[in-house]
Amino acid sequence: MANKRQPKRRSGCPLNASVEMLGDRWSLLIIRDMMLLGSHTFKEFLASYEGIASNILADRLRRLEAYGIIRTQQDPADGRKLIYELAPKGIDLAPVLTEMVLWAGRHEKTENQALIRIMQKDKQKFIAEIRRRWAYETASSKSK
Amino acid sequence: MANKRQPKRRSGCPLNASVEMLGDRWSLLIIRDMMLLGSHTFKEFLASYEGIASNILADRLRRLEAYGIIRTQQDPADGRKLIYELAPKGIDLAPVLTEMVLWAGRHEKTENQALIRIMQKDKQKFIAEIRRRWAYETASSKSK
DNA sequence: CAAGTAGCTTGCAAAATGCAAGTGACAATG
DNA sequence: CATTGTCACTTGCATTTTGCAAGCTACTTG
Repeated sequence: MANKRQPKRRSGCPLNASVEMLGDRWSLLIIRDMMLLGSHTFKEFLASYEGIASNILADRLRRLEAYGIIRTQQDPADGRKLIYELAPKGIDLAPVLTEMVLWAGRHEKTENQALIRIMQKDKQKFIAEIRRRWAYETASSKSK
Repeated sequence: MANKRQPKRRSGCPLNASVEMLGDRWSLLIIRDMMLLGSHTFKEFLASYEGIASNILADRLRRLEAYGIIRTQQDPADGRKLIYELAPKGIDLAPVLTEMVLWAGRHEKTENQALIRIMQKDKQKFIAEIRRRWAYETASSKSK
């Protein structure tokens, strides 16, 4: 239970703040899995196609929680399981994710053209959709 | 020597493509310096507040060029200088940068509130502004 | 021509990453 | 109700990336 994170920031620039929280090869993929695939357990993140190592995953989840981007709760039905969910700060990353997907879609050959087309068609609607879904999920997960 | 980049991608996911190109602690800051501060020489990037090391900077510039995000040309007025500029693919990162700045602005204490306010006021206008400036600079790039 | 200057490279230590193999608390099974 | 399995991690260790300081080379400036 340690957050000894954020020793000091390199600069006060808002972009730098984002980069320090999210600028690595895994954090945004974990958030993608939560936001778009609905993953919410360690095992599900571990099973993601890119193949994150379990020690790195544990570290990233700790960091994301320390930053207030995700939060954790015990699964009331299974004492071994933890449920990870996006905090409002994490849900609010939807526009960032969307623009990154759209940028790659414009300039790289990628899969999941269906997702890209949905985002292109109506970006605002797509983001609103994510917020709506998460408002529901978070509300119905009660406990704590 | 040259670019032996892109050995293979971890997955075909468009977000993963973006993360592999931009997901580190420096690339987006270099792009920020080009896009918002108008930096275009090695020395200017090196002087940026966050303090990138020269070997890392050289590596990132090489990568960004290999990805087609930036391009390089000789300064016709000074044979030692190289001029780095955003390629269209790099200019097209403006929405990503904008959303990342706005996200940090919403959730973190940061400086440059003026920039954040401009972006909040009219995101599209801000992005169009960047495109317009770069269309001009790229067209008229013949030293100073 | 000597003294900068610009854009790197090199060497090396430190930190981050990746992989395989645990571990301990629970849960399901026979 | 003991055994086997699952879940969320840790640990140990090799590899890779990062960061720092110090070059180095092709230019330019005085």
